[in-house]
Amino acid sequence: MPERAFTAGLRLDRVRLNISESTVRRLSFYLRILEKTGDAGVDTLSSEELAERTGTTAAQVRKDLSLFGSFGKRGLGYAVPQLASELREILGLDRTWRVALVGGGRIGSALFEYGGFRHRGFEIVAVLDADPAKVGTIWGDVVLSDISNLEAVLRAESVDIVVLTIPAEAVPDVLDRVVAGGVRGILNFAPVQLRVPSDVTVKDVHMVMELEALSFALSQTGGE
Amino acid sequence: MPERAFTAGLRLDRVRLNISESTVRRLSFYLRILEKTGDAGVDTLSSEELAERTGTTAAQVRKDLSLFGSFGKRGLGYAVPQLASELREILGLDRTWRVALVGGGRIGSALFEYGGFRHRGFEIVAVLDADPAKVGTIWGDVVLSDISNLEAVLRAESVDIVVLTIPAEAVPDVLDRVVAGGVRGILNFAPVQLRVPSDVTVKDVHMVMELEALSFALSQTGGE
DNA sequence: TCCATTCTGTGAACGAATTCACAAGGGCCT
DNA sequence: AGGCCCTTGTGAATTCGTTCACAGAATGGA
Ligand SMILES: NC(=O)c1ccc[n+]([C@@H]2O[C@H](COP(=O)([O-])OP(=O)(O)OC[C@H]3O[C@@H](n4cnc5c(N)ncnc54)[C@H](O)[C@@H]3O)[C@@H](O)[C@H]2O)c1
Ligand SMILES: NC(=O)c1ccc[n+]([C@@H]2O[C@H](COP(=O)([O-])OP(=O)(O)OC[C@H]3O[C@@H](n4cnc5c(N)ncnc54)[C@H](O)[C@@H]3O)[C@@H](O)[C@H]2O)c1
Repeated sequence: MPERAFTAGLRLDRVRLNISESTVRRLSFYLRILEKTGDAGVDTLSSEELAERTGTTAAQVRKDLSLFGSFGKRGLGYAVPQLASELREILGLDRTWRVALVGGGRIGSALFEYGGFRHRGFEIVAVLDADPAKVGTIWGDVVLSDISNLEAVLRAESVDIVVLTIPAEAVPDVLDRVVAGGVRGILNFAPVQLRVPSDVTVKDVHMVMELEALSFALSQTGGE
Repeated sequence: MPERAFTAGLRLDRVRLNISESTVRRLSFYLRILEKTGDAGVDTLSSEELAERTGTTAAQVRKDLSLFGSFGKRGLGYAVPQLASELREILGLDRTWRVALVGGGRIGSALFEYGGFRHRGFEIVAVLDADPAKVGTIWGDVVLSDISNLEAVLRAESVDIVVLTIPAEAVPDVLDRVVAGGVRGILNFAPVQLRVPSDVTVKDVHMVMELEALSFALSQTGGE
């Protein structure tokens, strides 16, 4: 058995361990369940219970967590608040992320008004749009900026993450400027493939493609 | 080499071939690119070109397509309009899907006003909500119904797909009724794990989890 | 007609992710 | 203290998805 070094319960050797996207998605889910059951007063959960509530298997839960350390007690399970706190640290949610919303249209404003982001530490510190009728309007406690000021705003507000909710045609231009502005995390809602340097991370929300996947699934099973 | 039977270019033996989710997602992407380049007058694309535009590899493109048939010409590539039409058939987009929107809040109304769904054959034929102030209001050419009429509306409108944009707490109840109403495709925006019978397909749009995945990625690379 | 060129379609090799299975740790009861 | 039961942590086996590599179909030019 190889010896291991721990820091606050986190493996040091995770530095270059490759964590898969599916593992990360599940970690988010575990955290959500832990917070919910913690609020309900439960203080211990087994991998089996966590798996059942998140729609996976007990072995998967244990494997996912073991990539980062040993957080459970054999014979007992996982201490809910402790594990939640470990997961927050692992996911980088033990800090505030400064987010700029680029595109103040239908999706953009729905996101802006949604409380679920701030609650998780994602603070919208700027909103930008190209529409002169929108520039200067007050959004909560920020003033909507003109897209021409993009670079200045990104710098002035130390933006970590940009949420792109602009039409597909407008993406390439704006994307280049966002990347040039030093932003290394992008959440994209436009139905296009984003081309970015390898040190920039993009996550896509492709609702139409999800619907198309539903269409495929329904066509398959319905046709027999 | 096993002999094969073809019907309109589609393999009959796909009936029980297991198509992965990633393949389906990529098929959607191929279709989008084909339509875009087709509109631009291009009439042939190689797997290499298709791969480059969708962010995958040529081998992957060919493998994905070969799961359903032989659509290309060796030495030449794929005929754009033909392949687009094949993909539409494969994905079940050669028909109209009748969609009910359950939850006429921020996300629900953004989706409703978005043209990209109808354009792809997803027609919103009903909107439902629990808020008395919203019931009876006119949404395009439908009248918003009270959620208490859910079953009746699903039946009357022959709804194929339900889009769930209601708060997480309201989901379990409504979900049961949707499933009981015979709907077999659900697009879910609430941050909960949906528990459905195996003949019902669920796709999730979990924006907060995508942001958390960004947070994880930025924490990893930023910390070294 | 024949050859050179190009790009598909697909088995085979590879690699990644999931599941299995069990040794060992920990708590609790007698 | 000892024994029993429960549940973790993790190598090994398996399954699943991607990449490789090449034989062979189509085209165009000589
Ligand atoms: N609304 C939906 O339900 C939905 C669903 C799926 C995908 N999307 C995608 O999300 C994106 C936004 O959709 P939407 O419905 O909110 O669109 P929208 O038209 O309501 O909003 C787009 C906003 O972007 C602004 N804009 C345009 N060009 C700009 C530029 N160069 N710089 C800055 N701002 C610019 C516009 O002024 C507008 O305010 C689109 O790419 C769309 O395809 C939307
Ligand atoms: N808005 C966002 O940006 C965003 C982002 C991520 C996830 N979500 C999720 O999407 C869902 C909807 O979010 P939203 O921002 O549109 O919320 P919202 O509060 O704006 O809208 C929810 C709507 O559902 C209705 N409703 C409540 N209970 C109902 C019931 N039992 N039956 C029918 N309708 C009912 C409400 O009347 C309201 O109109 C939530 O689960 C939310 O967590 C939203």
